[in-house]
Amino acid sequence: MRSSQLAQTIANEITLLVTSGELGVGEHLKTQQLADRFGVSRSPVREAMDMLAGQGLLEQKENRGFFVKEAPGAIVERVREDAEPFEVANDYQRLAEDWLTDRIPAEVTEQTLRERYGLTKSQVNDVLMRASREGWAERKQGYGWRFLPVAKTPQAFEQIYRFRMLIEPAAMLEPEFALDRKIIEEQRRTQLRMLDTDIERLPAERLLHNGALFHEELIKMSNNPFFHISLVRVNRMRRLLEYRSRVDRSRTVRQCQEHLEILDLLERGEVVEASYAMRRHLGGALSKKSPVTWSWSHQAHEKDGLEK
Amino acid sequence: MRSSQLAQTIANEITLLVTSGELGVGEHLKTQQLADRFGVSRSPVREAMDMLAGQGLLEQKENRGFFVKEAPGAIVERVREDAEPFEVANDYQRLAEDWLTDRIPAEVTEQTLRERYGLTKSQVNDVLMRASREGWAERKQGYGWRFLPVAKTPQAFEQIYRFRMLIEPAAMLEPEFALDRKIIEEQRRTQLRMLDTDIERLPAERLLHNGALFHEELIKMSNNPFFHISLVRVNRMRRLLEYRSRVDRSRTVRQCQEHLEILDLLERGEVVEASYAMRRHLGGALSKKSPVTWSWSHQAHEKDGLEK
DNA sequence: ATGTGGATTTTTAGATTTAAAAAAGCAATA
DNA sequence: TATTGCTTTTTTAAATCTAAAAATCCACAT
Repeated sequence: MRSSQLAQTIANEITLLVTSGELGVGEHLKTQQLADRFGVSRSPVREAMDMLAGQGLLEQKENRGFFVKEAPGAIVERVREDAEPFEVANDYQRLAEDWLTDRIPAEVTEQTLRERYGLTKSQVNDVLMRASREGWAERKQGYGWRFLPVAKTPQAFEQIYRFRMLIEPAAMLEPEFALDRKIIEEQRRTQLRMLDTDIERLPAERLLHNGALFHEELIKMSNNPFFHISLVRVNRMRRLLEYRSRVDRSRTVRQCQEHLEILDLLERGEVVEASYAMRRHLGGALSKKSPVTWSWSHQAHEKDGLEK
Repeated sequence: MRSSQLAQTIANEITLLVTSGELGVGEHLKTQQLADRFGVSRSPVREAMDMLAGQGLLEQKENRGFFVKEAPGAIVERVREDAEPFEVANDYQRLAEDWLTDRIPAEVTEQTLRERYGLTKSQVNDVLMRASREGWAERKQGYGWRFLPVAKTPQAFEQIYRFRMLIEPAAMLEPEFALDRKIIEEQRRTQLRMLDTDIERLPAERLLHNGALFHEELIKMSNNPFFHISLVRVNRMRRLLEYRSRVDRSRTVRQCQEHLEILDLLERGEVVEASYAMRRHLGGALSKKSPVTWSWSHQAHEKDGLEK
C-alpha cells in the first residue's frame, strides 16, 4: 500500500487524535478543519482518511464524509503498530551511527556515500543537509564533506549537561518569563501518565522524547526564543548520542517525580525555587554519571559489513 | 574575468597572507603547502595564484612557481578593493531584509520566490537552505516554506544580549577552560589594529565581523563546543539584524578597549575577573540601548517596487 | 450555508544529462 | 627529492524534463 509520505504522517496524527480520545466514536472529521490544523490542504487529509477507512478505524458515509468508527480496541492497537511514530529518517540515523563509531572517515565525497549506502543523489543530499543543520557535518571548500567530532564521546554528554545547567535555570529568571498554565497542565499530564504506565514497557525513544519535550516546553516560557532554540539544538545532538545507548529505566521514575516537583513550584509562583530545582535536577543527571550506558566502544565493530 | 568561486576565495586568502606580512616580498609560495592549509587541492590554488600574478601581486618564474612581487603599496590597496571579502550571499541578504521588513508574507512557495527575485530553482534552494540553517525559515508540511518571526524586532536584540551575558562569562568558568596564547595574541593584534586605523573609514561589516570574531574565539577556550556553537548561531542571527542598521562608531573605540582589558585579564590568569569584565562589557551594550540605530520602520517602504 | 467529492492546476521531488570545477596523477625540472 | 606544470579523472552544480503530490477550484449534496 504505497501512499504519499505526507498522507502517512497525517494518518498517524489522526490516529493519535482518536486514540488519545480527542475524537470520540461517531464523531465527524471535517476535512478543512483538519487540514488547517495540520497546516496542509485537504488533499492529503482526504487521502489519509481513505487509508484509515481502509484499515477500519474510520467509516465513510456517502457525501457526508468520514466518522470515527470504533472504540479504541484491537484495531487501534494494530493501526498503532503500523505507525512507527519516531522512525523517520533511517538513512540519517545510519550515517550518524557510522560516524559516531568511526566506521567512516572524517572526510568523504558525496559520491562515496552514495555508493556505500546505495542512495540517490537527492537522498544523500537530504541526509547531509540535515546533518549540517544539526551541526555535525559541513561542506568542505571544494568537493566533499567534513564530519565534526562534536558529540562523539561520553565527554560530550557532560558538556551538554553543563550547558543545560546554565541556560535552563537562567531561563526561568528572564525578565519576560511568564507562566503558561496550558503548558504546565499538558506536561503534568504527560509526566503522570508515564508514572502510571509500566515504564519498562515504554519504548526508549518515547522516554527520551518526552524528557526532552518537558525541558523544551518549560524553557519556552522564558519568552526569549534564543534560549529555546539553543536547547532544542543541543537536545538534537544529545539524541544522536542516546539513540545508541540503553536507557537506565531505574532513574526514569525519579526523573518524572522531579519534573512534577518543578511544575508544582512554578504553578505556585515560586520561580526562583523552581530555577534551583531545575539546576539540581540537571546536576543529578550529570553527577550520577549519565542516565544511559555507554556501549559502543565495545560493540561497535561486531558487524562491519559496510566497511570497505 | 570570470573565475571559479573557490579560486576567488583563495586569492583573497593569499592576498591576506601577503598584506598581513605573513608572506614577505620575494618569498616562494609552495602550491601544495597552501593547498593543505586551505584544505583544498592544488588546482584552485594554482588558479588563484594565476589571478594574483595577473593583478601584479605575485610573479611567476618559469618552472619555479610563484613569488611575492612587491611590498604592500598601491597594488595591495587595489587588490583589496576587488576582494569584497564579505559580500557573498546577496540573494540571501535580500530575502532576509524583505522578511524583516514585512515585504513578503510568512508563508510562500519556492515558485513565488523564484519569480519574485528572478532566481533559478537551485538558487532559491540555496537561499532557503541557508535560512533554515540559520534558524529563521522552515519547510512546511506539503509544499511551501514558513518564515519564523525570530529576530524581527529590536526586542530580539536585547534577548540575544541577555543570552550572551549568560553564556559568555560562564564559558570562562568551565572546568575545561584553557588559555590559548595564540588566540589571545591574534585577537590583541586585531583589536590594536582597529584602534590604530581610522575607525570612521573601516567598513561596517568589518567592524561587526571583528567584534563577533573576538567573542567567538574567546568562547572557544572553554573547550565546550556547545557554548561555541550556540554563540556562533545567535551571532548569525544578530548579523541579520545589524546589517540593516547603522553602526554607532563612537562606541567602537570603547569596545575595543574593553576587549583589550579582557585579554589582559585572561593573560594574567585572572579568569574570574575576566568573566566579570565580559559580563560588564556585554551589559554595557545592552543598557546603552543597542550599539546600532534602528532605522527600518521608517525607511523600510521607501522603495517598494517588488511588492505585488 | 457548510462541507464533500472529484476535477483541475500548481508545485515540487526525482531522474537524467551536460559542463564546470576540483582532485589526483605523472613526467619534467630545479 | 621536492615541486612545478600539465593532463586525466572524479566530483559536483545546474539545467531540463517527467511524474507524483499537494493545493485549489467548483458543482452538488446535506
